[in-house]
Amino acid sequence: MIDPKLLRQSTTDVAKNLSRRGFDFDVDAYLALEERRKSLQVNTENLRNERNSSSKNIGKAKAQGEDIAPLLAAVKDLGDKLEENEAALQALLSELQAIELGLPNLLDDDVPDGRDEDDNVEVRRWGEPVKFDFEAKDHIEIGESLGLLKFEAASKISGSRFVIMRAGLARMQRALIQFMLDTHTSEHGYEEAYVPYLVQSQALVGTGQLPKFEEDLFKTTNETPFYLIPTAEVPLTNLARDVIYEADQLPLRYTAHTPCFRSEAGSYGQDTRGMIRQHQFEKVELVQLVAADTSAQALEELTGHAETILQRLELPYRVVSLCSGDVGFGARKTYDLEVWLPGQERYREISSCSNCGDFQSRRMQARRRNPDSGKPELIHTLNGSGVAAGRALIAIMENYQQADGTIRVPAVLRPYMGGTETV
RNA sequence: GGAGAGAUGGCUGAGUGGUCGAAAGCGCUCCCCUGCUAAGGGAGUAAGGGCUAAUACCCCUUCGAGGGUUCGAAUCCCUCUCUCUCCGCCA
Repeated sequence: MIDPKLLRQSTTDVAKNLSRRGFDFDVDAYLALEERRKSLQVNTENLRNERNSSSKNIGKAKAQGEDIAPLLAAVKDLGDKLEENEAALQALLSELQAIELGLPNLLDDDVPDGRDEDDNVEVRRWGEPVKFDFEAKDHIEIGESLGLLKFEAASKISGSRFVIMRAGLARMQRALIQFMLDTHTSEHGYEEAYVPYLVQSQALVGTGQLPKFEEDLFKTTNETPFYLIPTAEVPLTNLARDVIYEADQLPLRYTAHTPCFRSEAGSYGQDTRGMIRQHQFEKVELVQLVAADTSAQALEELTGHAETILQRLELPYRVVSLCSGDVGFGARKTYDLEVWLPGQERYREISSCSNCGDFQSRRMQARRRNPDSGKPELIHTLNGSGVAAGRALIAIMENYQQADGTIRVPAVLRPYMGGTETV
């Protein structure tokens, strides 16, 4: 959520920033509502004040044994009037809040302008795409010919966008997850967490998936429904909900491995074949909770932590800074890590690292106590994939494929696979 | 699933219709005293929101959540959630 005060006082500046995303904010409609809100709220609070002081007087009079009948008569109409005002105010506030919850985050100044992913700006590259002395296959062909990827079997059970992995490949995914968690906890200062995969709506409102992107989520049919997490960012970031941290408790760094569930509504026809885009995939997530003035630096570090994984796996990748039209709803700046896929001969997203500023913490009331003023202030939240295990597995299959159709095991994963060198 | 108890400020814990945003204690901050330490004295110490140039006044809201009764609710009524104890069941 954007600071309501800023929205009120600098509405056109906010609108201008949002327009960089291609987001059209109806300034006039908002200002009209806001004007009504102001007078109605002031009015209502005055009425409440009147009611409160009258009631106190009645109390005093009664205590002194005076006749309170005339006092009661004087406040007779107040109640109805107040009730009417409160109802109108409530309606107006909900309307405003709905608007505010639907506004994306303000962009950082150094986010490049652009419409869509074609305008993203490459920041740096690491590694050289491998040259094979045979025709490179994609992960589907490799996996199916080895009998390690079972798409049809999965679709019999669960439909499209699911996969079953077998034997060495299933084990390699587990090794990959172990390797990533170990690296982040022992070298990058993250604390490992085990978190719920089912969450309630307020957690998703906190991180920004709700109310706007409900159609992207899986939802249970309980009376108070659960949602399957689309990323561990949701439970990890919500650890800070309603917390006021002492200054010396920050920064906090959390990592978790979880499955992620996405309905992929609206992506029909995209990546329908293979394991790129699934309803369920494994990911190791990184989340940081930091003081406001350190988040820009933290984003660079967090991105580096994800990069370390790809470097150790010796997978060529590039880092792109997402352009204004491609930065996600809750982020003010995002770096994507794109890994080289020989089967597609292009770079594909494998990690997305974002600084959300105070956007999420305002929704969650996640704060720290300012050591100088003693006052609570919103913290900044960051998240990034460190990295998506399913896609990392694809990258390994395609980059480590051999002429005979088998896959070499990256050196750093071998200790996690009992020394196995090939699958 | 059955039976019972509970939810109040950073913590402990009073408070069954009015002057209670809330006693007291602890903790914390500042000041005083004491040549260190210990002890003692005094003051302060919730969050959100509105108004505002303001982190100044003033006002509103908040005693697990949501409804209700009332001029007035931490206190009375209803619903829900969570925690604890015992029994059953289970990983």
